[in-house]
Amino acid sequence: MSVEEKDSQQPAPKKGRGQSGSVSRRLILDVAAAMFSAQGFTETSMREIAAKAGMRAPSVYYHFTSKEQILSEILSIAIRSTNLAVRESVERLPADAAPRRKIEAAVGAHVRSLHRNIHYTATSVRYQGQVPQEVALNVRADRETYADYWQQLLAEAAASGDLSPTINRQFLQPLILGSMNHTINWYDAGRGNLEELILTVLALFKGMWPHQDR
Amino acid sequence: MSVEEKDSQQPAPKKGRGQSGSVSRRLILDVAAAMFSAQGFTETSMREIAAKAGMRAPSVYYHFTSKEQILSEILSIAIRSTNLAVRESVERLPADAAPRRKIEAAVGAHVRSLHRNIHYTATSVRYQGQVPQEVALNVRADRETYADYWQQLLAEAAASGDLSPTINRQFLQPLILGSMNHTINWYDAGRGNLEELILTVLALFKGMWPHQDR
Amino acid sequence: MSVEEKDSQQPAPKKGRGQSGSVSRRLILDVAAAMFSAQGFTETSMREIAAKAGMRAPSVYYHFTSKEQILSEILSIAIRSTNLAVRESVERLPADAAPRRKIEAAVGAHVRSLHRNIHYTATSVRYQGQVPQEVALNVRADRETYADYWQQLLAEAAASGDLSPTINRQFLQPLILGSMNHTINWYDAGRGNLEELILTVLALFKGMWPHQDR
Amino acid sequence: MSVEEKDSQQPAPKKGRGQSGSVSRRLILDVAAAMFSAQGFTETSMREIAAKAGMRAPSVYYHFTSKEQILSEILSIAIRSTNLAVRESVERLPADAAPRRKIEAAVGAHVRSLHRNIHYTATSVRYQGQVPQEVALNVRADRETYADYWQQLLAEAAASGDLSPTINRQFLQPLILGSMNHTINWYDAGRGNLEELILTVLALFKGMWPHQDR
DNA sequence: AATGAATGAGCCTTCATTCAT
DNA sequence: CATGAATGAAGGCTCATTCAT
Repeated sequence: MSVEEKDSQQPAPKKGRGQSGSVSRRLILDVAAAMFSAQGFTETSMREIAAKAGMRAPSVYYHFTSKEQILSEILSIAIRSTNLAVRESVERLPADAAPRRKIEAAVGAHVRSLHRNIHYTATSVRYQGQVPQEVALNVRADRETYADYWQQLLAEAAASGDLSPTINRQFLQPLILGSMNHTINWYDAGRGNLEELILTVLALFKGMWPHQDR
Repeated sequence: MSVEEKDSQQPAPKKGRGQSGSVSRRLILDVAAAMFSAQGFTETSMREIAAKAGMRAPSVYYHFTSKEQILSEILSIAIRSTNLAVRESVERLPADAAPRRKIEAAVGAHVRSLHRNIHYTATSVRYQGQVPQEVALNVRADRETYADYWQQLLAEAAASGDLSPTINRQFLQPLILGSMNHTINWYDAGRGNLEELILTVLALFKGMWPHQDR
Repeated sequence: MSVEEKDSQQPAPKKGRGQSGSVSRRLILDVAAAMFSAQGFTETSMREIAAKAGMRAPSVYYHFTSKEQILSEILSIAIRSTNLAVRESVERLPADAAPRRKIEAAVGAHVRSLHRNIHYTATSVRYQGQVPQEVALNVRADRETYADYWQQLLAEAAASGDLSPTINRQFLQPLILGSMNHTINWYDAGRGNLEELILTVLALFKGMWPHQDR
Repeated sequence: MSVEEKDSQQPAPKKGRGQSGSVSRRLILDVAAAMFSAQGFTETSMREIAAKAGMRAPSVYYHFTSKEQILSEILSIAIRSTNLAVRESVERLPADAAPRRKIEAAVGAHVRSLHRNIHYTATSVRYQGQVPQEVALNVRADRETYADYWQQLLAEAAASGDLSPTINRQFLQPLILGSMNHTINWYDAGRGNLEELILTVLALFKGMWPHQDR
């Protein structure tokens, strides 16, 4: 339920606290992410979050200035952790790996990250562009950074000839990411095999590559 | 913004004040669908809906018994109209058309229906499985009918050998539909060409078909 | 459910109508009395009354100018019919009957009237002095007329020596009437014998009469 | 206006703002009892209750979960306090007191309790069996306990021969209690003498006792 | 770090009533 | 006589948030 993200961009509440805020802080985020993804943001009350975190509503305000800040942080964590996982997975390939292989690695890492931090990422996917103004501003930069990385991968593939020229590149990235993101709505980790899901996605997407292999 | 759906369960009124009648009813649905898809269900108040429909909140209750009933009806209309459009498009093919052609026709019709009734369908997609209990019950039947139709198309394709055997059929339908549905989150009708979007989807999905054509 | 009261003090709605207003009018009163006594005045809506009377709410306004007028008329009918029944029963005695016998006759008639027109009288008892200002004014006169009649019976009994002098006459009338009126809260016509109830009341009240008989 | 009842199911708060604590709770009950008995339950709004208690409506919900819970608690307090007062008064008699004396003591205690906590008991009497389902369930047990106690007193009197055999015992208890309860509708503490009211009640009810004394 | 108590804002809904037809 | 449609008023209740302790 928790996430590997370590640093928090909020200034530490009061007294110097080494790394990232109290345990309560992370607990609140975890609890809130679980509830936001299950019931929605507005449908989850601060009292409910507090109760599940073992405290009363006013206590939450010691750690966060508002409900929206909680959402904002969840979204950031979701996007950043996926961003990080995808980059690491691509960089783990040999330096001269084919662009196609890089994209396939990215697909795998993206799906895996999605379902590893399901509460965070589900919240993130659900609230794409529907969040309150203020939250949107905080998160937009992270989203764009991630989108840019994919655009870069696709550009490399196009340049190398790996990418089929019959495909409209303007539509490609949202289609691919959207397709994967949507799996949070139906893929049940308890009843399926995640690696097989990834293989299916890759098989379905074979249309991207003009030079059929195998 | 409106939809081709005809029947309503209210007995058709005669001739109200001015020229109203069931016109108010449809107007409320249109307005509500637009707001639900843009801001969300809970974030939209009955007062707002009423205001945009040119009346006061209590008047809405003359036509609908609750806010949830409005949502329920929007979801039904969305699903039924897409269902209808897809079936018609498939049935318009020659009786002996290849299963693959049927699926391609279905993809086109689904995407077109999605973006033709964007407010209704966006509401529907956004609230997949997150709607209040009571609403879910009303809509479940329609959703299942539609899902069954796709399963049937895929089964035919598998039987005829059109469908690649390397693809996990359990994951196929949600992946395809999810990918298309997700386009409502990013495809902007004002700035793109819908038919080209469809072609891109079909191209991306070529992995489905083992016998590469062209 | 209906009542023997014939004349209504409301001016006949529009066109001359012989005696008392339409059948609908009486039907509405009957239905309203039943609901007021069962659920209370505020808890009964005009829509409910209309529905049980086989019409829609606005139609009720053809017969009555407001919900309060309906209540007002029910209360009047209840009090007047009991008043009438009690007087008739006393006057049916021989002219020289003992005051005690008159009071006993009045007790019997009061209880009988109470339970014959139970919906009307129950409404009346329940809303003793709790009705909206305007309604109270309309009904006060009727109530006082009836109370005066009992005071007169008691005065006669006191004058004749029938009434025990050890009883505070100031408290007697409300105690007697209250005791009888309260029976509408518990006496179930379907499961008891009304005449026996009356006998029990008379037996309980024997304390009134100092000269024990039988 | 207040009542001797002590326990509340809320955990006793520590020390609120100023000197509140459970004080607000009791204040709300007192205020609500006064308004319910004067205007009725439905006719009293939470906003009114709050205003008379010196707060705003939402604050009331900190102490009670619903308007009905307030009613429920008022009814419980009314019935329990009367129950307690009556029992104590009977138990204060010599152990070998005649059943008749016990009943007379009970009558006195009941009437005194009724008019001592007039707002609570008036609410209770007014809403005999007309309260919302959920409230009825909470209070039924208390009511039955009290009714049973009276039945027991009457049974003792019957067994000892104190009670007149010509009186239908099935009707006796509701007649007696109803008569006393009804006094809340007309007896004005400011203008009468409560002990004299009790004596009048006892005198009126002499019919119960076949062996006339004094 | 936490919380008891309170509150402004606002929401969904119901209701008595109106009015043109 | 009756009603379809609409509305001002108000009601019960929830919520995010505050603040003194």
